[in-house]
Amino acid sequence: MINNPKKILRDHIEKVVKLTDNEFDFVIGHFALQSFKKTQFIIQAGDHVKDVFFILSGLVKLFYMDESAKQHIVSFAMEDWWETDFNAYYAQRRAVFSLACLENTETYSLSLENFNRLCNGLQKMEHFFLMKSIAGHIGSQERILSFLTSDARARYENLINKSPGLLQRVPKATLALYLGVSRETLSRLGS
Amino acid sequence: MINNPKKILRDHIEKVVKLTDNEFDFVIGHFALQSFKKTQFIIQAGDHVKDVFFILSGLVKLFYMDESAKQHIVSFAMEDWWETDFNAYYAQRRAVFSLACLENTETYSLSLENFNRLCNGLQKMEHFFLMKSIAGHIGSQERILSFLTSDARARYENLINKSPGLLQRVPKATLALYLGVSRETLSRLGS
DNA sequence: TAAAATCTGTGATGTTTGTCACGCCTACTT
DNA sequence: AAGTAGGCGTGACAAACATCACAGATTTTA
Repeated sequence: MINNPKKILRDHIEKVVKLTDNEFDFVIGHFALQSFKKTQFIIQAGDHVKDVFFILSGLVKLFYMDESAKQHIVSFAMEDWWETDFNAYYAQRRAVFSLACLENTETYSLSLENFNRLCNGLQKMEHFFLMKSIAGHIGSQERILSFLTSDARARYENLINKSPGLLQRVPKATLALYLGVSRETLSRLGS
Repeated sequence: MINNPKKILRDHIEKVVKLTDNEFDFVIGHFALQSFKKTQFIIQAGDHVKDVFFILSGLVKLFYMDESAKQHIVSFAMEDWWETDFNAYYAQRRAVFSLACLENTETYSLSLENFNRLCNGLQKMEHFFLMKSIAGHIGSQERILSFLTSDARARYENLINKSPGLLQRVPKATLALYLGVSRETLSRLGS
């Protein structure tokens, strides 16, 4: 159990925008603590998506399950990341992706109503979310580029360089679902 | 030459946030018209990136050139799209990507200084850019998903379904650079 | 602690895709 | 009108990768 979740969130936000104590009190009122166990689903495809989740601790996968029940991992999210099915969340549609825990996970959840109240009530927070969204967009472009420029081995090395911890926290077969290669090919890369 | 660029930009913004005449006058003062010819570079890798570009007419490619001089197209942008090397723009770094015209192209450019003035002066515009950034992020995730779930043929069919016009406006060899397949493989897909 | 499930590696084989090479056609240029 | 460059298709071959099958090791569960 995280000892001081409020401090974690505040530090995270203040890397982008400074807040007074009063402002942070206003902010924190919009969030709700939740915790999930390993293998548990936070969002199931088809669900109505109420919340975006700030990960306080743990590790989750955002994935799409195709017609033949194969999982395709769009992204991992761990400490200090925001995750949800963003399309479903902002457009108020049913989830196409699922979000499931690879470890026990604690989150702050933020409903869309509270998201809007927060942005309207405190312009700094709209700016904060804009910066986060831009960072997410840039990260996705890097991932696209790795598919265009790199083969399986280079994508794998790229991943463990950027997130060395993942290798310890996630089975290789799961990494394969993120890299877009079969687990056998990934295994044969050696090293 | 576009007859009424101001109206195009205003209509585009008002799909997200409504503006008074006074507000739009304030907004438009931050933009500068520019035009480029087919094959011309708007941004070259290594440049200092001053502007983000709103495409009024025409078609551009955002691409990365690797060590062996191969181009990898991260995205196409056409009418009503915003494009730049976002990482270089927001972080004030040198461009890693290049931006070049596939057709004669007219743009409104917005410098980072003006972007910040605009967001600070009119909260609605910060909201507008947040919505645009979210849409960009979601679009990138769809593209990632197509690499994970689809082979060359399915990615190609997916692309022409989503943007039928591209097939008429762009040579197939260029589409191949976007799809991440060789032009020979794309040619052999037939149909 | 025994049983079941998960994780990983590896061989054999087939499919997909990349690379190199060539030729045809069209459009633009001088 | 001749020359040049770009766009497109295609054959031959090699490389990368997927799939199926099996086995040993580790972890989880009952």
